[in-house]
Amino acid sequence: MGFFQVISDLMSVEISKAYEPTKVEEKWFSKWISAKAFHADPSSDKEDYGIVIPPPNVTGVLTLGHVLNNSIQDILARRARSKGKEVLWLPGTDHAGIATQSKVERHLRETEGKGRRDIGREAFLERAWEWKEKHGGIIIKQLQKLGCSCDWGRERFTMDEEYSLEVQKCFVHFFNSGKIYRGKRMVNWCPSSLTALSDEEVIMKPQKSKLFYMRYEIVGREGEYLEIATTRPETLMGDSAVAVNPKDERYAGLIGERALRPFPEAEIPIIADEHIDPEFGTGVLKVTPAHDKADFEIGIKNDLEIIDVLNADGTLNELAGEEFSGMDRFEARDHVAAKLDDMGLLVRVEDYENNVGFSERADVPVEPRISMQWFLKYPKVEESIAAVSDHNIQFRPERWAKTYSHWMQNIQDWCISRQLWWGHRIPVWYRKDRAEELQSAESLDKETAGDALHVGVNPPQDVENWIQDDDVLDTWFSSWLWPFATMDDPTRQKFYPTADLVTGPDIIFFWVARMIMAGYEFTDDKPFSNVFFTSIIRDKKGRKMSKSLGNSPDPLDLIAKYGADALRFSIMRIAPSGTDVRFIENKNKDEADGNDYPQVEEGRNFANKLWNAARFRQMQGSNDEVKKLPGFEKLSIYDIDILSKLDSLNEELSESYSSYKFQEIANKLYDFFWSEFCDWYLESIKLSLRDDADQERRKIVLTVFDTILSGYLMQLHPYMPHITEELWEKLGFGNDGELLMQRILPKEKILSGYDKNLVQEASNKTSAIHEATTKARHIKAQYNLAANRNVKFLLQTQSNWVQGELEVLKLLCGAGEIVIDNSYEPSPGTPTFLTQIGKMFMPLEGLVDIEAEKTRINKEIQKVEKDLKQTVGKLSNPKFTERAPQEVVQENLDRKDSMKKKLEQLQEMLQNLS
RNA sequence: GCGCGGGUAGCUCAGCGGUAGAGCAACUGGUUUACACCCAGUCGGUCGGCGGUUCGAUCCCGUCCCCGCGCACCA
Repeated sequence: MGFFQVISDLMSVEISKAYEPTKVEEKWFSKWISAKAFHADPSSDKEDYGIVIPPPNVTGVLTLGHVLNNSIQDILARRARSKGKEVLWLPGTDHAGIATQSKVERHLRETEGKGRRDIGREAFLERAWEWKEKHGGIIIKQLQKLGCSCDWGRERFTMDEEYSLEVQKCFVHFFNSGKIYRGKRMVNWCPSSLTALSDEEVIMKPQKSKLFYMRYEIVGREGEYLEIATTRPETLMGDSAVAVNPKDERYAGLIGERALRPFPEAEIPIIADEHIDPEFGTGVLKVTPAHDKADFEIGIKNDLEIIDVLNADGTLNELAGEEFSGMDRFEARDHVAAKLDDMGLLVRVEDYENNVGFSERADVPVEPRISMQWFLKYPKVEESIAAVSDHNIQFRPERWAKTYSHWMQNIQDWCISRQLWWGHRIPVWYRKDRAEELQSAESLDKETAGDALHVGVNPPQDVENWIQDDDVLDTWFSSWLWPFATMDDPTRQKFYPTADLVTGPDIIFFWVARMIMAGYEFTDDKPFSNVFFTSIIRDKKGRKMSKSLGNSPDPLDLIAKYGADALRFSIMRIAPSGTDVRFIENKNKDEADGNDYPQVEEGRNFANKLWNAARFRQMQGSNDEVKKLPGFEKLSIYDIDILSKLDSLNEELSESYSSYKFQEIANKLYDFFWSEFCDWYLESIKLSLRDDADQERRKIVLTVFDTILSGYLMQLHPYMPHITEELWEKLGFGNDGELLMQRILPKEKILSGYDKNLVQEASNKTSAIHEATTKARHIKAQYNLAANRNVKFLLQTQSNWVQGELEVLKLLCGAGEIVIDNSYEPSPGTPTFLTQIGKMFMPLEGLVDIEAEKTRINKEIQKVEKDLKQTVGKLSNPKFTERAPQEVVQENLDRKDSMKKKLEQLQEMLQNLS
């Protein structure tokens, strides 16, 4: 679109009365795409700015958390562009092993009534890929609706061919360096997903449980029993010992004896172990090495039998005895207790609250289970700890650094294998003739493997003689490579390490810490310089938003109702840095209109305000002749004031951006535009814009208006990209169809060439006019004349400049007339008030309510007296005058003087009334 | 148990040593040639409790009470 086209549009296409976001937002997204405005050029000379998206689950849908997170990233990216940087915002998704696999499995069961094993691995993976193709694009489209300026051509997926290769390389690398090993260990087992989990995927939840007190007879001492307290009687069939503390005198004589496990009946040793707390329960522990981590260790130490009584799915097996075989673990709990009771071995049952580990994804209690798994010894731990504590990588808010360092210092080997099919298959092959032996080996690593094991990104040449490991890798074992495995060489050279990472604190261990370690291991560099942790969005009642609670509104509905810009802006305005936010949803009686979101209404209202200010500007017509601001003397005090406020805004925003204070930025943008620009400036220039106004002055005002509006649109753009772009075009601010998002912020201040003192003076005068306006409006309202625009004011003033501002003042306070009359003598009861420009009167011939005026003045006197007393009190304290800083003392002295003067005048006014 | 964050107007949040702020809600007026998704005005707070430091504390320190989160964990 050419320049003339823009101008003619400006003249011909009227801006609608209310802002309608939907079309505008769609239009601009496609314009940006076709202008390649999001494209990152690795060969650019500009300074680089890189950011990788935290990849959402490929089959997921957008949540408010994503809205917050990605709005922040978009703001950072757009801001960086406006600072003249070459920006790469790299998008993509991850394959979300467990989540996706269970979705596909559920679908398979619902549509075909089959499990994954019924159709086999290959067929299942085909279905999974189909599912991914079908649902994988949804969240990407949703991010685009938000206006995210990712370089969409670079979209990556953790199971892309190239990316998968990187994951395999990573595995091979660690295997070869001895950091990866396979071993039989006690792991967290999810009986629902039928896979091992890492420690991080287990969530401890307090549970209302029962503590069962039961007794085991001591062998050879008929009638003598050991009383044992347990929360899990259903595992007693796996008991292989009973343990007491060696220092516990109550049981000292029993160590070395045997106890009788009731069923399946067996004699098991009574052993001593330091680990037993004599204070807990009866001080006697049943030792079940196969089903408890601590018991497992006691078992190893004491060479106890390991009896696994559970199946993978959490049912009991034949070792538990025929009657329990196949029974669910929780059902079995009651049955075992009942059986003990029948045998007279159940002493009592108490209510008891304990913490139970739940599977993060499946939300079922996790089983400690001994199984064969692959583990990784974390690399570069020390270096990664140092990077954060040295601020080489800066966490914001900083306090998360402590959480990070605590976790890093207590880090355990990472269980990286998952018994799933959807994911990166472990690149390990066992030679057929020795497969069984190797797969059941207690431990397996680079040293012990020999040539019967093939570990490599490519299968062995004679693959028919080999068997590949069945397991896949933890999804996080692929996403920890995200910041660099997504980039080709030129891209990596230009944009790596990336500048910022924006994510939630809930994945600080899962992802952030691991990316740092992977960065140092594979690139010898940090993956990013700053990590910004966002708020967590909660509902009205403070609960985390989740699908199962159904308390998370669909952002797409919000976008449809209020617009993407409004949603972005609103969420940035309410999200504090460093703590959680409550998102309010009010039920709307009018079903058709959906629910109300008062916080998002604010954003919509703000967009509408902006829209209408631009509409007002458009109604004034184009202003081609005057493009540059004139000299000081041609500008009004209001012009100077608003220009100087925009300069300050720009400066303050830079500061806020540098400390990542996104909420503060939103508030400053809001206040400047609504309060300063619309409420004051725009109202003060309406006189100059009238048709009968001085034409030169009119043009200057329009120039100022355009300077402010265009400068402001540039600043607002990262928060509200669509509407700003639309208005930029509609008002013809871009040269030759230039996009706002490609505009670079000017380095120079608007008023840099003007005399600072004169600017300050103009601002002071402006604020004096504003103050007088506020007081005049106030007094009108008190006399129920708020809407009356014919009120007359009289003014006594010593300031000559005020004369020139009377017309504007008249307009601002809605007066019919304001006259300067220094010899005016008000009749008793005339409402009078003191302002920075002088004493003002509102004569109301015949309408004066003397009592009301007395009350009003008395009220003010009381207020001033109170303040004065406080100030005088302060000043009469020698400690204050001696120790407080000089300027604070001076401030109070000035305050005292002006209040005294004011008090005198008020008292005089009061006297005049009687 | 250890650690972190929060408790400011009815609600959502700012402020974090120098006389308490915004938006929404409520109330009173108002269609004045951008906007009722609006304008003008009003009401509303011993800044969680108690101590301390300071000339001065919502802000710093101690302590306690609530709310949220992380880590650890005794069956």
